Amino acid sequence: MLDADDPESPDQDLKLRQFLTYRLVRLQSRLNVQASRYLAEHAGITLTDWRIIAMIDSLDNTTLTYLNRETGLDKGQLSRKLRSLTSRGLVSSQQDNQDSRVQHLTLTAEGKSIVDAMLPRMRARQRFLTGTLTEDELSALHRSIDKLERAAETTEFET
Amino acid sequence: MLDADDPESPDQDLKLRQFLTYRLVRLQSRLNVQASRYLAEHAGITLTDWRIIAMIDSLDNTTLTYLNRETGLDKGQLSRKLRSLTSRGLVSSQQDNQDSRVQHLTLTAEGKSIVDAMLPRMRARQRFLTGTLTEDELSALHRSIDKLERAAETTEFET
DNA sequence: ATGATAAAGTTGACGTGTCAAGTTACCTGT
DNA sequence: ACAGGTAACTTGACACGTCAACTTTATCAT
Repeated sequence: MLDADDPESPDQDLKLRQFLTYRLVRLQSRLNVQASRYLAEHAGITLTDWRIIAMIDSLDNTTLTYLNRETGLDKGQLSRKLRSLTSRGLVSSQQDNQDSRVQHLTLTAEGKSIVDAMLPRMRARQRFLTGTLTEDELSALHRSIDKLERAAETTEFET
Repeated sequence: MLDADDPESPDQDLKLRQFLTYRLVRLQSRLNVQASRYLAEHAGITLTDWRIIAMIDSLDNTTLTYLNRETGLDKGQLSRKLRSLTSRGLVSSQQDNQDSRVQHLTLTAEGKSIVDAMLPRMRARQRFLTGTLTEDELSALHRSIDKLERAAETTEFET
């Protein structure tokens, strides 16, 4: 039972947890906790709220469909989140003149002030995170992410 | 608003998406889709089901609390998932003799056969994924994940 | 012994993520 | 001009994740 070659060996959990994907899950979860806590504390918003208002701020002439395409966030989720954000007065939506299906999204003054206050801080966070890596490590990381994303599109990987 | 030099620059969305954390979110999501699809197709189970039964298989004398500590999965979620897994006949649980609070978890024959069938395939997937990286890239990636995890514990990052 | 404390697991509540179907409005070919 | 298709959202359904309160049982200090 203690032989490393034995398929029932108790150190398999170690191996399991060294699966790259397990490590990424855990990293992701910790980063989310960090960002969520920070945003809740300093701006009273959630991480998804933040992603949406930051995107609305950074894109011109935003609509739900456009946000969906740009961020990959689900249309349904966006629809509900946007209702919440408009009812809280952070986003305002205005019907298009020509096409009454489309709603143009803009930040209200309050929404804008949150983004203006938080964007530098969120950028500082990115710098802090990437600052723990060397230049080489950072560029290698981006390259590895590229490769892994491509590999994630494959559906069969039997030998 | 992502470019300090040109607040209205039209390529801002690009920069936003180059935030390391955004890239990790997207990578994570694609890896999850890949693994979930694969598991659903070949074993009819979800990714969380898989994590749990793979852990039960690899650990000796498993209990809910132990799983919780080892995997970081929420106790509540584990409790519900385990009920589903036992009712589906993949896991069996048995009360401890000394301490009637604890339930020892083991795989049923069916659960075990799923793990035995899928573990090599999931390992093959890991090899496939890591195989797209060079040795150096892989070790740099692990190192970077370590560093980022540590950085994710920090709560303040103002300059 | 026994009362405070804590551990194992369960349950409830609530936000998030994902898929699919539905509604309304526009567009296009005849 | 109008039928069929498609686009922009909305709504519904359901799994997942996360937090906290709760129940039951054990432990430990006195």
